[in-house]
Amino acid sequence: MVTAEKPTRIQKVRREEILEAALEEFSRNGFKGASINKIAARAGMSTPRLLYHFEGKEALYRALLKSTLLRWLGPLELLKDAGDPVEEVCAYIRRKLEMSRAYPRESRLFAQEILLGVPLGKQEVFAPLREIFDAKIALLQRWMDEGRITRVDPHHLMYSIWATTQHYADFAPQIAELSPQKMPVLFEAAEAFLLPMYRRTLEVR
Amino acid sequence: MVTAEKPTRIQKVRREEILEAALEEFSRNGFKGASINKIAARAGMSTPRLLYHFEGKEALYRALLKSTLLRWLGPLELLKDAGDPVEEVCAYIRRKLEMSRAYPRESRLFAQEILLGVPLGKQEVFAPLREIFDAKIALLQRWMDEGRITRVDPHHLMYSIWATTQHYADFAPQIAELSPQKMPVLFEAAEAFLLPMYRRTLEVR
DNA sequence: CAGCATTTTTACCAATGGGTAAAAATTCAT
DNA sequence: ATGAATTTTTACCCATTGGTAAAAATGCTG
Repeated sequence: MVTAEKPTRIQKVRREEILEAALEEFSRNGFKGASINKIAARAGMSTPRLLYHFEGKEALYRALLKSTLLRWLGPLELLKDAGDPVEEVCAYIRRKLEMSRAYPRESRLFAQEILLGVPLGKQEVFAPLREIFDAKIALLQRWMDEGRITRVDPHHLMYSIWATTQHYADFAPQIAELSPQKMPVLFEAAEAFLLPMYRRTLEVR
Repeated sequence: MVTAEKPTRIQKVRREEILEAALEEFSRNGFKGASINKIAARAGMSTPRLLYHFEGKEALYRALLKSTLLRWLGPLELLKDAGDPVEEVCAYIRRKLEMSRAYPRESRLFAQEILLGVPLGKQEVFAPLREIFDAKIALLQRWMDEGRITRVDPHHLMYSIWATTQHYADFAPQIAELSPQKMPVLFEAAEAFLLPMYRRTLEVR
């Protein structure tokens, strides 16, 4: 098994190959539904070879959560106090929607994890999330206190933004089935619906 | 194996016991993550005994989807042309939110299914959904044409309502982790946030 | 209560799952 | 180029899973 020392050149390459295959399989089948055999096959290697680079299925899954978390949290980190608060939130929503469009696998991976009650990744996911989340909630609260956006429950505002944007990644099959619009137009229409809704909700009148 | 004839008294009882256990296991672990052994154990019977009443794991899952679908679609069916359209939509949102609170397992079951690309239940879920969905979209469209609610994309309005309400069931662990509010207050606050948002979005000004 | 149909139990099984041990091959540092 | 360290392959193993066959028990009907 691989040592805990700094990764060698080969280890870095292999881990990347494995993580890519793992993202595909885990996001498509969930933790229990995915098998390390299939992940290994998708990465073009044998199971023992995969297990040389990751201690086991759960360790691989945790590593995957960890490696995708930054990208997943990226849009929220960029939400800061610069310019019009309403437009700041709108820009955040645009970024989240773009995430759903460009990286649906990552979204589904975390959706799975949370849906099944966060059996693993409690610290991998929630600990880093909490920190940044609390800070942004405080920012929203301040904007409300300053009268720059309408006073609403900031937690539920955030949940609502998450729900409406991630929905387009997590429930894509349903939307594809029910929507007359197809892929490029669909996301434009989603944005054209969501931004006015949040503007009306947040603009002080 | 059980015949295709009308179910006997015993069959009705057993199928109920099994479906209840299946709802618990499937909603908690997903299709692949759940095992008929554990479902049988939870229902207080042996695996062969379960398999006498349902043809197999997939058949059981399909039967479960079918038996839960009515309850899941219930709130939407009640959306009709009576009284103020804005308040009709608000009432729908309240019902959906109440569903998330009272029947989170059903919500998670369908969320799972859709998240994993609707591998099964394509006809069990989507066919009945389409029919009622299209009718309600037409209703929303008519309200807009009549100038009784603001003109927005009715599809995305519906997705948004689904997303924001089901979120409280499907992502409950995350919300529980991040929210200062606990169970009775949490849903009241959710409603207090969502209803004004949709009122502002839909009220004609 | 006899006899037939239904239901349940018992005893299995093949496939797949995650994982290991150790030999073989390859890479790396001197 | 050689010895040590790393990486990969080969050959396994055990637990769980979905599922079956047939006997045993139970329920139902005249």
